[in-house]
Amino acid sequence: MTAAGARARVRAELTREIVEAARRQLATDGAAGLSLRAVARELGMASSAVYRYFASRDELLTALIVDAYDAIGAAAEEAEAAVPRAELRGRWRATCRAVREWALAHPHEYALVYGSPVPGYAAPETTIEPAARAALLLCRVVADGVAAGTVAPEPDGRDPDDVLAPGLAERLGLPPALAPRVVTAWSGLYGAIGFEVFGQTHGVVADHAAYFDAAIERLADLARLP
Amino acid sequence: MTAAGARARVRAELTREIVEAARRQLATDGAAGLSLRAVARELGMASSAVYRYFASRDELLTALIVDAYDAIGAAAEEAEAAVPRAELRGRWRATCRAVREWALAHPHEYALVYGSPVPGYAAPETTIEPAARAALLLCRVVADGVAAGTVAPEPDGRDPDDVLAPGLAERLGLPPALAPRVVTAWSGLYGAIGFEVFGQTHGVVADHAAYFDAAIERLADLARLP
DNA sequence: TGTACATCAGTGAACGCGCGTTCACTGATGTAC
DNA sequence: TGTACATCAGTGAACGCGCGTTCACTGATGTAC
Repeated sequence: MTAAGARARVRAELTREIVEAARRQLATDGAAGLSLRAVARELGMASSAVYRYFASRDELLTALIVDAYDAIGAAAEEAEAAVPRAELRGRWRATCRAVREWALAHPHEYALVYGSPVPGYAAPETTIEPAARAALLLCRVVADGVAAGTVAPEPDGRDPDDVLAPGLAERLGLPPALAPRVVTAWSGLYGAIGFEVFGQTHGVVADHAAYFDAAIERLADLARLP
Repeated sequence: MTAAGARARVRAELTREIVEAARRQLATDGAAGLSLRAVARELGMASSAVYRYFASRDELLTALIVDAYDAIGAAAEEAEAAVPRAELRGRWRATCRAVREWALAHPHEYALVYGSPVPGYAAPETTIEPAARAALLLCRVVADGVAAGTVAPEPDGRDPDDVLAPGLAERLGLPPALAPRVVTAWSGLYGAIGFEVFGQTHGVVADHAAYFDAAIERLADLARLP
C-alpha cells in the first residue's frame, strides 16, 4: 500500500508538472501553439511518454481550462470574502477587480477560457461548474441585497422575466426580472476586461484602472445595487 | 493603357478571389487554421503563386481583418441609417442588432477581430480606422442626443472625465463625463455578443434574441439615452 | 522472507501529415522604338 | 505595323520545420503466493 501510494504520488506530481509546463507554453504562445511535443521537450522526456498521463492534446487542454476557471474563481472568491457581507458594492468591486487583475496577469489563460473557442475543441461538461464560480459570486451579492430588502427589480416591468433558462433565477435567489440584468452586468464585466486584455481600448482608454473602476460602478447600477 | 488596365483588373479580381477563399477557410477552421497552401489549393494554383499577391500569411490575415471590420461597420451603418434621426433608442437598437446578427452569421470572422488575438500577429495601423466604424455609430447617437439637449452627463459627478485618451470625447462630440459611459456600453455590447457567439451563455440564456434586446436597452440606459 | 509474475513508466523510431517561404524557371502579356 | 525587349504571373521542386499519435520494446517497480 505504501509502495502503491508512492507510485500514485509520483504520478500525480508528474501530471501536475506536465500541466504546468503546458501552462507556461500557453502563456508565451497561446492556445493554438500548445503542443504535446514541446511540453515533453521542456520536461526532458519522450513525446510519447506524455500519453501515459493524457490520452490526447485535447485532454491536456481541458485540464488547462479547468485550472484557469478555478484560478479565476479562487482569486475572485478570496477577494470577495475579505469584504464585510453588508457592503454589497464593496463585494461587487472586489470580485470584478480580482477577475480583471487575474486576467491581466494571465492574458493567454484568460483568452483560453473567455476568448475565441479553440477550433476543433469542444469543452466537456467538466468545465461547466468551475466556469460558473466567479459569476456566481456576483449573483450572490445581488441575491444578498434582495434578501436584505435593499435590492429589487424595477417596478415598471421593463425587464423580461422569461429569457433565461427556466428555474435559473430561483436557484440563484434572484427575482426573475432581475436575473437578466445580472447576466448583462456579468457579460459587461467580461466585455470590459476582454477589451483591455485583447487590446481593443488602445488609443481610447488612457487610465485603464480608473476607467475600469468607473465601468464596474455602472455595471453595479445596472444590476440595481444600491 | 487598355492592356495595362486589363492586367490590373485581372490582378484585382484574383486578389479578391484569394481573400474570399481565405475567408471561407476561416469560416470553417478558424484563424489559426488559415493556411496559404490551403487557399492556393482551393484556387487550383501553386502555393508559391499566392506570394505574387500577398507577401506573407500575415498580410493576408490583415486583409481579412480589415474586411471583417468593414463588413461589421457597413452592416451597422446601413441598419442605423434606416431609422429616423430623432429616434435615438431606435438607432441604438438597430446598430446593436446589426452587429449581433453579423456576428452570428460570421462567428469566425467575428472571433478574428473581437476574440483572442492571433498569436504572433500584430495588427498594423491600417486596421484602426475600420475597427472604429460601428463604435462611432453609437457615439454619434449619444452625441446627437447631447446636441438636441435630451442627453446629458449625470449631474452628481460620479463619472470620471479624465480616463479616456485626451481630446477623444471632444472629437466625438461628447461631454467628457459621458464618454466613458458610452465606452462601457460599447464594451458591454461586445461582451453580450461575445458571450453568445463563443457559447458562454449555454445553459444560462434560453431566448437569446429576447435577452439581447433587453440587454441593449440596459446598455442604452447606461449611456443615458432617454 | 524469497521468488515468479504482472503492472507500469518511459523510450525511440516511425508514420503521415501540413506548413511558410524561397528560387530558378517558363511562357505569356505588355511597352517602346 | 513590326520587332526587340522588359515586365509580370504562375510553376514545381525543394528546404527545413513541427506536429499528433502509434507501437514494440526495455527496465523498474509493485504484488501474490
